[in-house]
Order: sequence, then structure tokens, then C-alpha cells
Amino acid sequence: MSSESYEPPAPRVSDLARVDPPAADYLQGLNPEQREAVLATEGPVLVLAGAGTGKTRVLTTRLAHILATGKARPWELLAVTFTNKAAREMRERISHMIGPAAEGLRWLGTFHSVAAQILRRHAELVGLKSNYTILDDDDQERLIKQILEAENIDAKRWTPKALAGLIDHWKNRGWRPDQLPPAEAQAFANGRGQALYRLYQERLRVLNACDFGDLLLHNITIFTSQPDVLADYHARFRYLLVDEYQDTNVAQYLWLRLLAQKSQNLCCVGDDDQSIYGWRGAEVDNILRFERDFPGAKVVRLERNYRSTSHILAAASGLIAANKSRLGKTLWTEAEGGEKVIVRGVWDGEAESRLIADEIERAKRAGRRYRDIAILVRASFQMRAFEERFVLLQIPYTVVGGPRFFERAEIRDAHAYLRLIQSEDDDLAFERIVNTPKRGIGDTTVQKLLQVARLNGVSATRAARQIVLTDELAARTRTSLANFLRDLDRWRAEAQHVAHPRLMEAVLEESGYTDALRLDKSPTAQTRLENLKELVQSMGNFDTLQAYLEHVSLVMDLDRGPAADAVQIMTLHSAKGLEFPLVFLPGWEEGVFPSQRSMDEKGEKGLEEERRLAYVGITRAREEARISFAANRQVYGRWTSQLPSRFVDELPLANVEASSETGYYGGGPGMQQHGSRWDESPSFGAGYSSPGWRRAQASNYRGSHPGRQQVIEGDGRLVVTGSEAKSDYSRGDRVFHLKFGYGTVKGIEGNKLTVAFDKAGEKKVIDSFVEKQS
DNA sequence: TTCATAGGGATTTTT
DNA sequence: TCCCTATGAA
Repeated sequence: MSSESYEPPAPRVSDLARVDPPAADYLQGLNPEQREAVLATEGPVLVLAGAGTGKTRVLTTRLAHILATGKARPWELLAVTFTNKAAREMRERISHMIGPAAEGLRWLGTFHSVAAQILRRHAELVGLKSNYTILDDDDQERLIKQILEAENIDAKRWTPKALAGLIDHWKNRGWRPDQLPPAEAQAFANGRGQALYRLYQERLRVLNACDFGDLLLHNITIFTSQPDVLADYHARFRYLLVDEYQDTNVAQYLWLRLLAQKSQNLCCVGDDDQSIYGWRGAEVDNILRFERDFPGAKVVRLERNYRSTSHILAAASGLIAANKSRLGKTLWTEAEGGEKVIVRGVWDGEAESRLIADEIERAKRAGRRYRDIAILVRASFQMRAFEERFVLLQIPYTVVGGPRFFERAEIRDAHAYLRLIQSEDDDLAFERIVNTPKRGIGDTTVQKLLQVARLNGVSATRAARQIVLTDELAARTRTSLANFLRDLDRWRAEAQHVAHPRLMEAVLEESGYTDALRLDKSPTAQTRLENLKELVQSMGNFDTLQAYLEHVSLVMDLDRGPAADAVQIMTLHSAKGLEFPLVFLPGWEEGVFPSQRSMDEKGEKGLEEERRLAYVGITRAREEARISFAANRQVYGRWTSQLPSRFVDELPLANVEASSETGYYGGGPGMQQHGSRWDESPSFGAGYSSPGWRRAQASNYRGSHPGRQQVIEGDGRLVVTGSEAKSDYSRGDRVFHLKFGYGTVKGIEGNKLTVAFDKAGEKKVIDSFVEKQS
């Protein structure tokens, strides 16, 4: 902070001398602090960027500035982010500012992708080949499971998942097997943790593979053991930039420190108040300690918020002030006024979703777009109530997050084929597909193969080659294994001259994979086939198979098309970095948010992280934030009565309005005063005049079920009586559903249909929500 | 190899 | 409550 540390007169003069007209442009419109953060290029800098203070702008402008002033060329900049999305966004914005020169930023990427690139060049230094594969968590877990089995450890009591988590944790802390602190080494399966970790690493080396944690850890090993390699990178990276510094773990911190130790030109941007990934190994301490770790560091605080209204900011600030371990910032805005943050209690979870859905319809009628509205929940089980309600009212929504494209089983299978074609030694890929689709090579055979492989210290494929020459297997099994090997060899030969999307198609056809799916009557088979088609298509974007496989292991997701106009439902975690005009924050109840588990496991630290999550939630809102809590909630099928979250009490009274929407609760005296009981007496029956409800009812009647009656019961549930009446539908009918699209009726139970939708899979729906196709 | 059933677990998830 | 997994029987 001291002014001495920011006075490198010489560079500054040369800055001014070199800045040419377009350069002046990019500084326009920055506020003084932002400008300071951009111009302080030399020495360590910590930019504390509060929510909505123009962080990305500073980041990109800073890079553009370094390039424009000729301090470094694009390939001399190291810029790391956590997500591919952030990296992509940064690259786009920079190329917008400086044009095609941004293409040269080859060291702009995620921690993992940059580390993977570095590791490719020096793999042999840690016992790998440069074409090593990167395991996903699925492979990782299967490998660990094998080790546990081989070591005769009860995998029920000591789950592979738990060990995977532990190893991850160790890697996050930067510990290799021989570096574990004694206390940690004792963990797992009666003190065998360290030995198992060592075995796991050995297996990885044999497989020429590494997991995500290894990417960084191997880098660190190389840098510390090979000074000349490190010196090479010191010469290369003249300026280093890190986004979301509060989310770095110890390994990432060590990695950065090694790379920055010579030039010291390290700029870290982050916000301690938005550190919400502690459970994944992020160390808030990294940011809290920055000034100690980098003596003479300059600290710039970005506190002017351009996103939210003053009530929203004040509410968030008041809340986060309850945290003890923080550097402290005071956000301010010129956008005075606006709506207060609305807080209210409802009777139960259903009332909550009903309330929010109705308000969304009101907002829509008032001219808001659906896409401007978000519902941010603590945990995904909370999403269902909203989804159900939205389907009922036909409010379009999208759930952000959820299963990702490359994590689907069929995609992983397809990749396993490719991996095995590319590297015969990839045993994990071999095991995955040797009997997928079924070709009569059962578990016993595979186990036998693995045993032979381990005994002779060769890969499973090689073991298979040997074993088919003997008579150890039944004739039938032997033939199909031999066929499989022959196919592999053929594909491997084809891979030399056939374009990889073509190869993929051939493999899927000739292996019988697509045939098996076509014969599969299950409703998801169709979707899977489509996914595979999409996969083949996406492969075309890459020059080589190698490049493609590298991409999928590091990116794990497909670029989604433009977002539809739909309400966004997501967890608070995945909302970080986003903003919406109208934000709903449901489920603010003790135990749900803050999450009980978080507090049980991490105590005060856990609670503070939950509070930061609440802070992140509120600060996503540009214009309106609406918090709610229910008095009763069904958790895992059990009704529990809930207490309002302590975070509700921590909101500053002046910026909050405990609203009493007519019909949702009595609005007794309790509601006016903060801190008193949030009594509420729901008045049922109100709130059913919204357009969506009418639409739903209309479509019920349109469904034409003579002899049936719809009754709206006291609790608001739609009950259809007389369900014995004969259904209009019969098995095999083609139907259309507004949300799920086209499908075929598979079963009928009263007014409920089981429909196999072409896209969405099998669902149970109420018949009045589908239209019969003739 | 496939089906049925019992049991256990059920936050958050950047790569 | 509900969904996924492992396990066992046919």
C-alpha cells in the first residue's frame, strides 16, 4: 500500500513515451483504482476486487497494456484462471482490445491446461512419456478400487471414493507420498494411507498417466529438481497474472511462487470474501498472506461496484462483516436507491416455489425476460420443487450445471476406444471397453488377464495377446478376444491415414457399439446415439486425435449454444461470476443454509465459508434480491420444522424489507420487526389467479377428460378425481410435451403417463400436459 | 447375462 | 423419499 513501493520512475516514463494513440484508448473509462491496478506492472501486486467492481476489465486491460507498451510479447505472459470459461472470456476480450496479437497468448489458460503443456515437454523427468494420458475421476476411482482389491482392503469400509478424496487432498497440499506429514500418513485403512498413495502413484507411472492433481505436482517436482528447466521458464514468463486467487490451493500457490520468484512480476486478482471452494482445497490463507509472501507487494482495492443497487450492496456488506478472517473492503456504488432486499417466510417448500413462480410470472408480465431471473440454491436437491412448479406453470427454465457431456458413459466409452487405439498400454481404457458392447469377455476373463499382466509387468493388451496364443481360455472367449485384438490393430492402422472423426465413426460401427444401442429398447438409448453423433461432429474442430483427447480431458464440456430465454436455476457455487437483474435466494434455513454438514465438518471456518456463499448470492443481483425461508421442509422424505437462517438475522435492517405479500402470510406484527419470530399463517387458495395457473388449468380442461373433475385442495395440490375413468391414451401413442418434446407413451396409470421422450428420456407426466399427435 | 432386490447414502464440484 | 450400487439368483 505504501507509496514507496509504487514508484518505478524509469518504466513509467518509458510507458508514457511508448504509449501510442490506441493505447490511450484502453485506459479510458477506468476509475483511479482500476487504472492503478493496470499500470502497476512491476513487482508483486494484489488486486482485491470486490464483487462487481470490474475485475475482468482490469485483468484484460492490464494484459493489453503490457503488450501495447512492449514490455513483453504475447508468449512471455503467463495468465492463469480456474475455468476454461474464464480463460476463453479473457482471450476474447483481449483480442477485442489488441486484435490478432492475442492469438500469441499461448500461456493463457487454466492452471491445469498450462501445467499440462509444461509437463508434456518434460514428462520424462518424472518418469512419464510425453503422450501421457490424463485420467478423469472415473478412471481414478476404478484404479484405486483395483489397488484396494489387490491389497485385500475391505472396499466397503474403506471406499475408493474416500481414498481418492484423500489423495486429492494431499495433492492439493502439494504433498507427494514421501512428503506426507506423519499424522496424515497414518490415515486410511489402519495407517496404510501413505503406502496406498505410493502404490497408486506407481500404477499411474506404469500406465503413463496422471490425474489432475499430478499435473501441478509434477510441475513442482520438475521445477524444484531441475533448476535449469525452471530458469528457462523464468526467462520466458516475464509477467504473471492470476485470476480468482482466493481459490488457489497450496500446490497452485507453490507453482506460482516458483515461477514468479525471479521476476516478481506477479499480479493476483481475487476477493477473499468470495472464497467458497475451501472444501476443494482452496486456501483463503493464500490471499490473506500475500503481503507476507511477497514483501513489498502493492495492494489495490477495487471497491466501487458497478453492478448492484445500494440496498443490495449494503445488505451483502452487512452480512459479510460478521466474518472474522477477511481483509476487509467496503463496496460502494453511485446507484443509490433501488429496491430493498426482500425477505420472507413461508409455510413450506411448496409454498416457497409457488410464491417464487408466481412472482416470476408477475415480473415477466412487467416486462422482464426470463433469462434475467435466477434462482440460486445451496444444494441441488432444492431445485426439484422449482422444476416441478415451472413445468406445471409452463415457465421455461434451465438448470445450469448438472451432468456434463464428456462425463456421460457412452462418451467415456467412445473415448476409451480412442485412447486404446492411441496407446496400447492404457489399461483403464482396455478394461472399460473390452466387454462393451458385450462380446462375451466376462469378469473372470478380465481378472485373469489383469493377473497375467501384473505378473509379467506388461499391459493388459499385451497380456491378452499372449493369452490368446495359449489354451487358457475357453475357445469361445478366446475367439472373441482375438477378434477384439484384431479390430484394435486394424483401427490403429487406420488411425494413421483416416481423419479422426471418420475413425471414430468406424470404430463405433465396427465394434458393434452403435448396433447394441440401436437394439437397446431403453428410452435413453436414442439420446445416447445422438450424443455420439454430436461427439463425432465436435471432433472435427481438432487437428489431431491427440489434440482432441487432450482437450476433452481438460475441458470436460462442450460449448453450449446460445442460451434460451429461460429462468436460470443453479447452485450458489455455479453462480459465482454471474449476475442477474432479479435473483431469488430460497431456503435460507438453519441446516440448509448454512449447511449443517459444513458446520459439523469445518466448524467456524465452515460457517464463514457458508456466509461468503451467502454474500456471493446476494451480490449476484443487479436490481432485486429476494430471500425466503420455509417453516417446514421435507428433507429426504421426512418433514422437519425449520428455523430461519442466522444469515437472515445478520442482514442490516435498514436495507431489508420483510414483505407480506397478500395471501402468503398474515403479515402479523412479527413481520414488521426484525429479529422476532417470523410467524406466518398461510392463507391458502390465494395466488391461484396467475396466468400460468390459469394456463395449467385450461390445458387440463383442454385435455378433455369428461367425467373427471379437478379439485384444488386446501394445500394447493391439484387432485384429479375419478382417475379410473378410461384414459384417452394408449400405449404406443405419440405425444408432445412442452418441455420434454416428443415421446412415446409407455404406460398409463390413471391420469399419469409414463412417456419415453426422444430427447429427455423416460418421465412420468400428467396426461393433460401432453398433446396427442395424430 | 440379466433381472430383482436390498442397502446405503444423499452439499457444494472450476480441472 | 429416492436413487444408485452391489449382490445374488435364475
